[in-house]
Amino acid sequence: MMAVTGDETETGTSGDLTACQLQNTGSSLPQGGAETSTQEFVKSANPSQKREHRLMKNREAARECRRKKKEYVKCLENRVAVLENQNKTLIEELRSLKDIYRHKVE
DNA sequence: TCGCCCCGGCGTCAGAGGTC
DNA sequence: GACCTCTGACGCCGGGGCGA
Repeated sequence: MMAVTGDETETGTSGDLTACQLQNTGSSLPQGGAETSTQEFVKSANPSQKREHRLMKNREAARECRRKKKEYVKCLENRVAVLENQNKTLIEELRSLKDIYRHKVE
């Protein structure tokens, strides 16, 4: 499902910090190119049909937009969890290194 | 049980930004 | 400039939790 696995703790600190980007998934129709049936419909439709069509497209776009946003937030939450784990591990490592250093100095 | 509040999802509108 | 997609903002609705 998501790219963030949640079990990267010590390595790969900079690896996928660019994850969780909101991006176009390519699910929308291409805007250029050959004439689509949609475009043909829009050309021949009356104003109220055009409005219905526009509302329907926007309805679907809003649904998709919300789905992507939820996915993005979930991805961010996963990253937070991963980074918190990394942070804990690093703090622990630092503590033990300090300990070792102190024993050597004494 | 009822009224209230909160939350999540939905549809719609408006506006920004891209493409032709 | 016309048309398109995407997304923030707004209001509405249904469901669940909670106190009276």
